[in-house]
Amino acid sequence: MNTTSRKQPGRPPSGSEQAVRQQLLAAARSLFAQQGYDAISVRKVAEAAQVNPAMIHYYFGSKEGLYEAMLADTFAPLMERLSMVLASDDNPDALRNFFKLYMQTLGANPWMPPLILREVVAEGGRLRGWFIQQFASKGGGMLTKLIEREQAAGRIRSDADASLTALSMVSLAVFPFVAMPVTREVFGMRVKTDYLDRLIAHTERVFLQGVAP
Amino acid sequence: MNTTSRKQPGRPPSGSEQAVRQQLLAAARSLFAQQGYDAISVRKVAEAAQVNPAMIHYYFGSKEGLYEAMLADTFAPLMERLSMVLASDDNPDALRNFFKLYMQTLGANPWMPPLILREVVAEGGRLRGWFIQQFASKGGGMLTKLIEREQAAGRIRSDADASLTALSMVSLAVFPFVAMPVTREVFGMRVKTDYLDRLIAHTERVFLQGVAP
DNA sequence: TATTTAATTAATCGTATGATTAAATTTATC
DNA sequence: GATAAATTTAATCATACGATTAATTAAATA
Repeated sequence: MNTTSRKQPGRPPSGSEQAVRQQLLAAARSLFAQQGYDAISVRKVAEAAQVNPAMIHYYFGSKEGLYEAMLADTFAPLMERLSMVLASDDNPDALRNFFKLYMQTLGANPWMPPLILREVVAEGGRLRGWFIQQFASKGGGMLTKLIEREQAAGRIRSDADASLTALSMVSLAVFPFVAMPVTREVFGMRVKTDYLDRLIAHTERVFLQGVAP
Repeated sequence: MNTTSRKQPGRPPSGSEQAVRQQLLAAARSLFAQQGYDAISVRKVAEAAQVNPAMIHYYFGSKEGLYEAMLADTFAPLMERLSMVLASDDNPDALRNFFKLYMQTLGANPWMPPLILREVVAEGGRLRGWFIQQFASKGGGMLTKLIEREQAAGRIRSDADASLTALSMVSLAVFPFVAMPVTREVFGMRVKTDYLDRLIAHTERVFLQGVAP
C-alpha cells in the first residue's frame, strides 16, 4: 500500500533508510513555507507526513528542532552551489551567472523564497539568529565580495555602495517568487510554462542594466 | 496616570473618542507586523494596549476582525496618496515621483512592509483574498497603467512587459525594508540617520536606470 | 534462544488559545 | 429621578497546542 513507510512498529531492517524522518522533513518544508511556523501544529505536520505526532519528538526533539533541521536540509545545497560559482576564477560573467543560478534555484524550489522571507521579515523569524548566522551572513558576504570585485574590474558602477547593490539584487530575485500567487491575481498572469524564464530574463536585465556604469 | 484611557467602566461622556479602539489598533499593528498573526494572541494585544481582552470582541467581534480593521486603517491613507500622484497630469517625473513616494511612505511607516509581506507571501496571508482585492490589485493596476504611459512616452523600455516592470519596482521598494534588521547584521550597516535617504536614492537609481530605454 | 536496541503507537499532561457571558459602573436620555 | 444605553471587568467555556510517557512490536545481537 504505502511504499514509503512501514506501518508496523519495531526495529527496522538494517540498511533501510529513515523514511519517516524524510517524510517529516518534506511535510514540514511544504507546510511551514506555505503557512508559517506558528500556523502549523506538530499534529498537522505529522498528519501530512502520515506519521504519529510523537515521531517528531523522537527524531527532532521538538517542533523547533524539526524546523531547524528542515531549514538546514533545505538551504545547505544552495549555499554549496553558490560558493562554487564564486570560487570560480575572475570571470566577466560571474555576476550574471551568480544572479541566474540564484533565481533559477529559487524558481526550481518554490518553498525556498517563502522560508527565507519568513525568517528575514521584521523580528518574526523563529530561528532568525541561527538562520542569519548560517546562511544570510555567508551568502551576503559572498555576494558583496563578488560585487566589489566587479566594481574593481569596472564592470559595474563604483560610486554605489556594494552592500546596497547586493541588497537590490536579493530584493529583485526573491520578492517575485514569494509574491507569485498574488502576482497572478493582481496582474492576471497565467502560469505559462515560460513565465519563469521570462521573469528571470526580465529581472536579470533590470538588475544588470541598473547597476551598470 | 494614564492619559489615553479611562480605567473606570461605564458609559463615556459624549464627544469623548474611542480611545480604547485606537489603542487596540496601534498595539495590533505593531505586534502583528513584528511577529505575525498566528504568533500574537488576543491577550498579548490587549496587554500591550493596556486593555481588557474582552474589548477586542466588543469593538471588533473577533481577532480576525481586529486584524482586518487594522489593515484597513493602516493602508487606506497610502492608497489615497498614491492615486493622487497618479491622477496628476502627464509628468516626465511621474514614475520617479511615484517610486519616491512609495519608498518614503514605507520608510516612514515601518510596520507597513512586514504587514504587506505577511499577506502576500505564499498562501499564508490571513486575509489574503481581502487584502489583494482591497489594496494589491488597486495598487498594481495603478502602477501598471503608469508604466504603460511611460513606455508610450518613450521614457522607459517598451520591449519589457509592463507587469514584470511593475513587479521589479515593488520588489526593489518593499524588500529592503522588511529585511532591514537582517541587513544590519549581515552587512554590518549602522542605522545612521541618513541610511534611509541613501537606500532610497540608491534603489531609485537602480530601478530607473534598469528600466531605461 | 535470550537479550538488547530501535521504532511506533495510544494516551495523557499542563497550558494557552479565541470566544462568550453576566455583572458592574457610568453617562445619556426621558 | 427613573430608565436606557454604552463601556469595562472578571470569570469561564471548549478546544487546540507542544510535549512526554509507558507499552508494544520487530529486528539485531549475543
